[in-house]
Amino acid sequence: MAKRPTVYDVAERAGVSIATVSFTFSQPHKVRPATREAVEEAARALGYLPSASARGLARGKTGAIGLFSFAYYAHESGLRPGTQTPFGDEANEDFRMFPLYHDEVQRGVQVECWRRGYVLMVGDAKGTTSQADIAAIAGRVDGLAVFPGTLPDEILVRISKRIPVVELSIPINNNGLHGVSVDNEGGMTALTEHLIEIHGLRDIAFVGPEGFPDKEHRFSGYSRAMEAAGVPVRTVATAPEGQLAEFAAATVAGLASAKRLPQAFVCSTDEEALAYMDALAAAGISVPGKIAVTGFDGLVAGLVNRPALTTVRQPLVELGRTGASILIDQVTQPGTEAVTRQLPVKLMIRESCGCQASRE
Amino acid sequence: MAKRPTVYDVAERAGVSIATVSFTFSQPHKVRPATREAVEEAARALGYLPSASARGLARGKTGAIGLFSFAYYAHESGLRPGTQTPFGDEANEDFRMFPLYHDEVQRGVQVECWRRGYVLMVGDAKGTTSQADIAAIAGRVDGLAVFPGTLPDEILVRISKRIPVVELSIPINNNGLHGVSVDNEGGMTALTEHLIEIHGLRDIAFVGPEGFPDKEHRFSGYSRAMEAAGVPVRTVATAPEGQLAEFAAATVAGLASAKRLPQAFVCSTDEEALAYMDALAAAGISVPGKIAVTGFDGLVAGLVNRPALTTVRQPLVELGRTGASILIDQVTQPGTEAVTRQLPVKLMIRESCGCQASRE
DNA sequence: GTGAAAGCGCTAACAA
DNA sequence: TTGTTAGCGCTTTCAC
Repeated sequence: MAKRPTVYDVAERAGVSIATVSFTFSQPHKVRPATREAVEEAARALGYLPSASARGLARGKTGAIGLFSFAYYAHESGLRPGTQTPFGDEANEDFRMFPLYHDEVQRGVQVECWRRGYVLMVGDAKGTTSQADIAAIAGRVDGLAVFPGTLPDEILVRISKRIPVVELSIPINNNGLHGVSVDNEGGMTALTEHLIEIHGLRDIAFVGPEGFPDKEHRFSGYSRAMEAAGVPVRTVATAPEGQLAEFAAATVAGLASAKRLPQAFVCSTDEEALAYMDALAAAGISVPGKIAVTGFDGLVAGLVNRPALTTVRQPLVELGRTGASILIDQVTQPGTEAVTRQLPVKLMIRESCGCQASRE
Repeated sequence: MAKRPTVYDVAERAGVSIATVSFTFSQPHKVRPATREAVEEAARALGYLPSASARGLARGKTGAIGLFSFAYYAHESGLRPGTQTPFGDEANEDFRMFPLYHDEVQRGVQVECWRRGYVLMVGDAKGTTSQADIAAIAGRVDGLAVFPGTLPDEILVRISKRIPVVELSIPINNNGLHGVSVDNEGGMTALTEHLIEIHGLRDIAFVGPEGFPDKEHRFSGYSRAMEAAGVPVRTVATAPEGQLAEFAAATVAGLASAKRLPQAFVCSTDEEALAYMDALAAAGISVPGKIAVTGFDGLVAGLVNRPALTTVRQPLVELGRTGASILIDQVTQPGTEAVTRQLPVKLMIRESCGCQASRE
């Protein structure tokens, strides 16, 4: 790796000043053709690549947007240097999860950045989010997108003092950051109404973990429909991430033996719904024959599942795009107020609620 | 957005020199506790975020790895500003494709970068890959990973003069760049042998598009098995990307009406295989009853398909990880020779070859 | 149209 | 242990 040629090298070879070289790249038409050609030829010959660091320093902008994402395998015990990532059945066993929520949102962010001429810098939100890690990203970008809960609020607020920060899928905006959310409440109400009105169910249990930011809105959407129909609300707790399957199995077993199974499990996410369907299947309880199960998110996994999962689909790609868009707008012309946007959701009636499969 | 505080501000507030501030962040233990605390307190109070540009400039390294990826929706006509990305059934219709090849590889790159303390910069390979776009990424990173065919060879070679470049899944290394590939030939031989030996097939057609870099190796793997068995090689051309479905339908129709259907279509990718299975289904030809179909790649889509696709699974995540790893090694201690690595593949016997479904 | 020169914010010798 | 002082490569007035 030879030393990277700089503007000075190009300038010297072209017989002009560095200012002219810089100018040639930024305002090609404002430079005499002969000069321009000389510069371009020199740059080509030297294999000149402008340094983004230097440019960023001089301009005070980096032209990059940052996203804190998740490193799936990265933190698992097995992933030491030299360790192989599983790639046979083992890897595909995860097919339910990929592409999942964050993948789709990330794609949206990616797309919008590119469309608007920014590059995307992806950082890891799940690792040791030390001061240094955060700085590594935050100091490198003109705007930052984060998933709720990935970074402590205090840090986000601090970063937002310097560059715009948008929270992806944050329900309420309580901290002055920009945010994009979806209509969690409305979606869940519509879904619950479907169960009540079309299927005539009354004993409908809401399944959701504590501490999940979207949960409360989904729960209140469910509650609203239940109350409107005059039927009592009922909840079932869920396990923390990672023990979903075991917990669902235990819950189903307990409810079944106590003969207290509801007519439907309205789960706060697709992932949960899938886990409960597994648990029910294992217990020999038919879905939707004996009990209905619904999800929320609209992941592909629910679509390929049998019975196909009735759920509420979030516009995930759009969520990412909107987030990036807000960010770039703010970079371009900083506003003083927090921008908040709510996106619509779509009710996806499939099989697990008891409806017949359509063409899907 | 207030002006970002700099080392100078922190130094002043802490009553030390800028060097001490810098030092406090890089070698905290080499600074007197009292001093360190003063600096940290000042930094916190000021909301100081070090500028990666300045740091990169001074150090001559950016701490970032670049990847040219694909912007799926980004180039479609409908994606103008303000246009909504589809998110209902329309979006999920693509479920066969996501996560696809590049997603998984990208995940691998991402993971390895994070593991080794680098951030990932994702650029768009499909757009107008102008000089400027390339520079935007190349000038910003310490190493670059690319998918074959995304950037002109000439440009890659030029970039590689300055920073290490690795080609992901490139079969042969003919240009001096680093590369990671998989055992395309061996995998295809094993698959073809399975068809010949286990299923007793003899009229096996190879399906593959022209110009696809891995194709020739897969084809020769197929050929080797065919020749070893003493049966004649037979090929079927495929359409360029985007018209796969139509082309497959036409091919199947043509072959069927001429009564020249082979006993098996050995496709060079899963995507092709899926398209052919669709075409066969539409023509009322049973798979694997009447004809076997196999793929190559091991995408999730093949697993959820019915019949499940018999294929060769590539270690995609590992491919990305290995690529990033090579890059980072080179950044750390530049070598003089091109590093090439070949990864093993796995034969995934499922249903579309005529085998019984296992527990999958 | 082109050049000179002053930074942009940080790091890394080298001194002290 | 901490401060001084050069740069790192590029952009951007401001003159010429």
